[in-house]
Amino acid sequence: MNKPMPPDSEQALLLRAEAIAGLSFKDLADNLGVAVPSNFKRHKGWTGQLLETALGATAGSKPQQDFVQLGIELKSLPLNYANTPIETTYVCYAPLMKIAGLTWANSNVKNKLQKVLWVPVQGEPEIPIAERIIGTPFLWQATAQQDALLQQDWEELMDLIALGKVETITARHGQMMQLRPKAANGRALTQAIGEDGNIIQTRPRGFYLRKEMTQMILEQHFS
DNA sequence: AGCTGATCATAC
DNA sequence: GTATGATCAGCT
Repeated sequence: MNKPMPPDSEQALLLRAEAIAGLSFKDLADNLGVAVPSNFKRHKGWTGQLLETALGATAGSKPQQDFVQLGIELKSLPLNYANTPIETTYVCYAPLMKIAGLTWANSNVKNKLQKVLWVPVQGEPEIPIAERIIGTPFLWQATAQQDALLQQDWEELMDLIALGKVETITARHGQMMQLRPKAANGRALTQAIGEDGNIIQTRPRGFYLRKEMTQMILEQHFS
């Protein structure tokens, strides 16, 4: 087994990520002493956990970056045969209460996305999980245009939440980033602002990057 | 076929 | 419940 300590620099992290590029999930899982599931039905976060372990991210459920001291967030990005994202990318929980004073600049979304180490992986369902290959990693920071697009979406969604209209928000809102349920199941409830400014119970929500967003990020680095 | 809404595992 | 890691699966 070889479970590394956290990298002490951005370069060390990138080198480590580059070192596992080209390995299959089975190769890496074997090195780490981890079992490979035959499907993701009950192991949805498996790939992300595998990469976290391999790169020395601190496991935990803290609302911050994977590598806090480096200001870097780690994200796996499953691609199909066309090298296009297969799924949206979860960013973070959405605040539904006590949102006075929140701005794009001090938002959790902006903080999380300050700098991201994207690790493309094969996600084509046809490829057995054990055989899927880890791709070439790259560091990304939003361009001014991308930041503006994300800010637009964040402000639109947060405005609706602040106005007590969270229940009217669907995944169709937002050009590059959307709001969707984020919970263990449909019975999970949390507090939110209601239409009359009162407190209501609603399903917890999370921010997700649309595939169009991650596709744009990919094209920016591989074209 | 693709998307939206729902769901699964785990830590605390 | 909150928050991390995401993918599943029913519906349009």
